[in-house]
Amino acid sequence: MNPLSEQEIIRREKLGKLREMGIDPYPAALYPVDNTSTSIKADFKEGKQVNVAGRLMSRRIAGAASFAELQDSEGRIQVYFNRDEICPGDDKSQYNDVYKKLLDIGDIIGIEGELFKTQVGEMTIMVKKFTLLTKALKPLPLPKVDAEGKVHDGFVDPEMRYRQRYADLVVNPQVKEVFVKRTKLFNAMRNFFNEREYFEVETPILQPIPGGAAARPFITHHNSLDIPLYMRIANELYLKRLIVGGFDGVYEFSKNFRNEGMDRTHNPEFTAMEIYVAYKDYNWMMDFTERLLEHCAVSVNGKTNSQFGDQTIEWKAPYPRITMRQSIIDFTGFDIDGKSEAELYAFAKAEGIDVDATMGKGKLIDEIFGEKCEGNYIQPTFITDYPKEMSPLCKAHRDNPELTERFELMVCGKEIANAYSELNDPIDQRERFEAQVALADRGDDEAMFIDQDFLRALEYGMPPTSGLGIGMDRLIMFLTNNPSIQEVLFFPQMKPEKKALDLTEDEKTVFDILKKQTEMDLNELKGQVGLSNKKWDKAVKGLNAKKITKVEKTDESLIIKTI
RNA sequence: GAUCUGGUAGCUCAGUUGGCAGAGCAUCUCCCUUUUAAGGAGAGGGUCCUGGGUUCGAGCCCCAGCCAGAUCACCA
Repeated sequence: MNPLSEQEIIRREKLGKLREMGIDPYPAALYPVDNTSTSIKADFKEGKQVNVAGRLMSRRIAGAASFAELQDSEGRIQVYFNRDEICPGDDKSQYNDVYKKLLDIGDIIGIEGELFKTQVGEMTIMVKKFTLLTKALKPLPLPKVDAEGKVHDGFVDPEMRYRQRYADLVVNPQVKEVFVKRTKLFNAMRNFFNEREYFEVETPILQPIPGGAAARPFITHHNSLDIPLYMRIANELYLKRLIVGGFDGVYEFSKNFRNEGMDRTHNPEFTAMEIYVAYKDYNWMMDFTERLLEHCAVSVNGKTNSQFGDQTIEWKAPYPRITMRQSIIDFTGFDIDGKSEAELYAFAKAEGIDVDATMGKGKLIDEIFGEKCEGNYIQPTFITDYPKEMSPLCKAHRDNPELTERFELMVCGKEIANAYSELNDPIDQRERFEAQVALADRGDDEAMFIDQDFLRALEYGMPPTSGLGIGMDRLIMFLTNNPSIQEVLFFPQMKPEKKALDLTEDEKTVFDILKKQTEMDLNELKGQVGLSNKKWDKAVKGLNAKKITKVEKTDESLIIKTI
């Protein structure tokens, strides 16, 4: 454990003093909150009695009176502490000692008081009684906002903010707002689906075969079964089993896990939403998706457009629909229709796209599209009709057997949704899986496994179905103008925090010799240790700093002692 | 994984050719009864990310490492 800072020590001393006065700094009883900062401001009446609770966030003490700000879950309200109001009798300790000396910014208190407006017109609670509910032992990294709304001392270091999201949420109200919007988005989607009587379900996260997407899985192990299990990379195959089972529409918000790189748009665990609706196709799903997203944009931001960097995204339906073939023609002039693998490879190479021999036709087209086209779609745009080879779970296109009935929705150059007319021909599905195995044999480490149980389900018959997947994290990034996924996850994955250092080798050497005697002449010890001047100096200073040893000066020499 | 930038007080940050470790806020003490950006006066507070090296002397220069961010690469 790290040594305590001065301020942390002071707060612990205050804790002791409070207990000596008979005040429990962590009382058990409920506090009868009957108002919030917003309810007070919305329904302000002079003289109204209120009970509120929250965190003390600022104080301006002027002798026997003081203004402070209380922050609750909804915002801040000013409170006024007056000595004579709090302590009507002779004993002024509740104000002089408890409030002024023993409370700190960050402490959580309950306040019973009466509403009034100050001479400058600020809505304020006149405190009649206050109760310490929780003493805070660590000072908050508290930014200050000046009259012009400029923030000073902002708590802005991303590493600290992500590692200590609790502190981030307390001191940065705009961070809380992002997560409020995130939940609004989930609720908006649920409402949209539930109104149409689609059914929310849960499917396994631990899976014997990771299916439904091309991605590297996390692998774990079940001890009593003694089998490997994979963590979910997508929920597609399980949801389709439920369509086989007779549900007309099922959806799931699913945590997915992919053992791949981390950066500002990828976290190892992320949230997807997948929905499958029976008797529909991908054309229907495009209509559905654009209505859904318009509904979500309005629910989250109150309007159909949203700002992302210097782009204004318009979510109002409908969105343009462009085939992948046309998109590649638009941006490269090259028509992929009817081209062989060798021709596609040659074109990609000529365009300077990084391709290799493990790539099949579908992957080559995907690379060309990803490199040359994808980034150009800023406004929501459906890209349709993907090559068959890269869409092994998708039904072949009704007009062209080389293609599939698939679309992706692009926004700001990124994919946020992916949908199919789902493949329900079990024999075709088996062949597609086998083609994936062939790709894996060529070295594609993302190619899919053959899921025999899923094939068995399809053999019982799945009605024609359209499915849609949406990357929820990415969508909320676009709706809240955050270019980093870490800003929209409460607890993004971080490297482990470095542990506080133990003694260094040199410090150990010094301490081992000293501890046998507990007290030595400094120069004598130095002679026995035999370190260079610099190492010796550093080791002794290190030991002193860690409060393991102490150097004392006597008349004729320096004595080092263990503590 | 590569390149660049950064890591100094509780917080935000300065730090000169390499010469005693700095500011504002916060903290502590005293004064101040309707303030509001941060009232006035005083005080304390440091593993300068870690470990080596160069030097009489390193926050600063050199080497190695850790952590983060940005840009790539990989990847939906």
